[in-house]
Amino acid sequence: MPSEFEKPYDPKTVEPEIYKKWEESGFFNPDKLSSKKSKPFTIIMPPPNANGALHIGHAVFVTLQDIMTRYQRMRGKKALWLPGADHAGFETQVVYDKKLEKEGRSRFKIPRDELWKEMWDFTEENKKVMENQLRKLGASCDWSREKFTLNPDIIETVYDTFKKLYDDGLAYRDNRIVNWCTKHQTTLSDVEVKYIEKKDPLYYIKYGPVTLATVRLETKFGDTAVAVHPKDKRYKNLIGKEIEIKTLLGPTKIKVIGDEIVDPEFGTGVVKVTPAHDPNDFEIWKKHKDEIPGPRSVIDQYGRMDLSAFIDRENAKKYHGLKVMEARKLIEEDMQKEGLMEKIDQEYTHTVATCYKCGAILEPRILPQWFIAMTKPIGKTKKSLRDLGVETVKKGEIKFLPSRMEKIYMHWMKNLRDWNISRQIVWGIRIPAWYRGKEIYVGKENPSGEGWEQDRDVFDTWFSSGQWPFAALGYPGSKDFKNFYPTDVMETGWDILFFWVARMVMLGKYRTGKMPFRTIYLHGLVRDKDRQKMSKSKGNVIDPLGVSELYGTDAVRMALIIGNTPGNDVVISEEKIRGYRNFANKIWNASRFVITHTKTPPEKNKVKYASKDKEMLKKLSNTSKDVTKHMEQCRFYQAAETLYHFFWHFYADKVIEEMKERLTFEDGTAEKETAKALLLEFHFTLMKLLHPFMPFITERVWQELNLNNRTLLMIETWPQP
RNA sequence: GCGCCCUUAGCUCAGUGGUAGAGCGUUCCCUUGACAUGGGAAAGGCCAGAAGUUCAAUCCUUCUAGGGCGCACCA
Repeated sequence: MPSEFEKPYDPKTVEPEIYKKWEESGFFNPDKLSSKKSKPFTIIMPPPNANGALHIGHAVFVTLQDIMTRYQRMRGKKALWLPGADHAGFETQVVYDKKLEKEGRSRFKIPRDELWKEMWDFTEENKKVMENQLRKLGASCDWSREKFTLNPDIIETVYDTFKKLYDDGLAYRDNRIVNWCTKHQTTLSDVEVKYIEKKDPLYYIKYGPVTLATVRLETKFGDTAVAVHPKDKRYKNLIGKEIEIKTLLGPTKIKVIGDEIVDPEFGTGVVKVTPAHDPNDFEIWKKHKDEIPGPRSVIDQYGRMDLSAFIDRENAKKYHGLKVMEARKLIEEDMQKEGLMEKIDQEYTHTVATCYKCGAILEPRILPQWFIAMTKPIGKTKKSLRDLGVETVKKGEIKFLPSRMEKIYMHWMKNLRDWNISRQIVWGIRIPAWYRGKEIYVGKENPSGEGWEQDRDVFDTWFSSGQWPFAALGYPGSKDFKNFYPTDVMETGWDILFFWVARMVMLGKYRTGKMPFRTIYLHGLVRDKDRQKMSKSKGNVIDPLGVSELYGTDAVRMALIIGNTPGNDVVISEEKIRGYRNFANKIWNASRFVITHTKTPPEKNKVKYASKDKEMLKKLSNTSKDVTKHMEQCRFYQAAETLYHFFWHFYADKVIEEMKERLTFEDGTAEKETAKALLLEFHFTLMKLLHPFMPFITERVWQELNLNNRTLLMIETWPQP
């Protein structure tokens, strides 16, 4: 026994050596694996955002996906786990904005090209860090196929998809009311909006002959109409008429319209219509375009009052330039002075749209943006993107784990609205659209001719990552696409079911005609032992690399997988990791025992299993069967727990103890040789079964067990149950 | 409003149509030659409540209570 095979187990020295051995063997690459006949098994790694180090949540997906990949590889499949990194558009922009802020700089003052270059270097650096972290976590992914979402070939695929959507009439540019974050100076899609409950004063204000209720007092300058329910007896006679109202900017006239959207029960049953600053009002205006004036914007991109259009009117200068909330307060006071305020309900609670990143209240604005039509039929097929997404799942082409996520997916699909894919940031794939007057050109190459100007916006990062499975495999022309698509499993967090998974299904189906993956495995969020979400601000984060260094990667992986059922959050604590560090040590010590006693291999002709031995072996094969069944059904947590229990409380506690006496017999006796054979049988099998979960220690032990025929455990055959 | 989920040992969670398991924690014993990052033993649960289906329910159905979450609307 080599000197380093001592107690206790020291992962720090073992792990880097083992990983190097694996990587140099080339077997992470499925092309190097076995015969041509074997089936492929593909997982495309959800590309981590290249804007920081990996956190414990990443370690969860690494563990799960590596378990699947290693298992399938041992089952003889051509296992491909394709790694990647995401430029993560807006997310990275936010991270980088913060960095700039600390340095006393602002992205709005840096030329586009310069900022791009800086951010490119920033992500490149992060990528390198991440790659090494993935290695430390034991990820058996094929580095030769690694992709970045800003690789030229990926961008080309994304451009092609956009062009196709445009040609099919699904991608369109329109002036519509969108979610605007005044801090980040960009629009956000509907899924990026976080709704919060908020208590705000509800103002009952006098508009000539009627009184109406509103929270957004400051938008009154942008009113273009007043709406009531068409059947509301109280106001029926006013519909279609202009009413004269007193405002803080002097008297004016405004039209009353009837629309069913108005709830007669709410407030006074009268609504002011401000199409420039309210999504509903925008819809009302679209319906009543012929009757009422167009949207009148009174708030600018920074969330300040912009009354330039009324600047000659009395008082206009007073409010012009004020922040929304300041303006609201002042208008409240002034209206009270003028006797225009009937009452104020201070107990009114409603939900407001906020930016999911910074929490700032979003300011709806009308802007020219690119949208993807989600419900519009595509050409002759008469099917919309939504139809594709719904159908694929309904037909069972994609299996959800846990299955209840399918319902959530369907429910979301039902409420789909068109997707705003324009972002007013620098970091991302720039939209390949050019304008010249009213002409629009969409294409991969710059248009010919003079006077074209490219759209300044970039794509929503989820638009490109929504194409990741086929893009990363080199669609359409590559061999990899032919061999490995559709992929087998997509494994990611349930929190991005809508952001990412739904989009991948729709875009994958749309572009390639096939679903992007057969199974979608959704893991939960990592929480600490008090069930709190881990976050830097709470100071309860566990750094996966830190604990790996301390307790060993195998222990961390076990702690992350046990108790980790699909769709449910995972609770992890250092105590739990320590528990599995003890288990690793147990494996190590049991291995030391077996190895010392089997230095001379058992003499096969002397081996005679007694009925009790056979019983034990039967238990082993039953366990093997159970574990395999769990693996096949993606119940990795069960497989891991079964193995843990079996190794410790049956194999170590019972079998090894039982064999100790027999090992005191002379060499060459049936007792001793049988004991050796039995121990080896157990050990070989258990190392294999444990390998997907605890790859490092099992591989290291394997190297000692397999003295004559030195192969890698990583590519050994999974035990036949 | 529409929809999803949870309620099992002190804690965190598994699980099964035939009256329950793990880890951690707790108590007691043991430094025996793989292992004290250990071994052995033990305590601890009418599986939220009620009704129904069934020969049989913690597991299926319905309702109730408490908790979590998603979506939509909100003037």
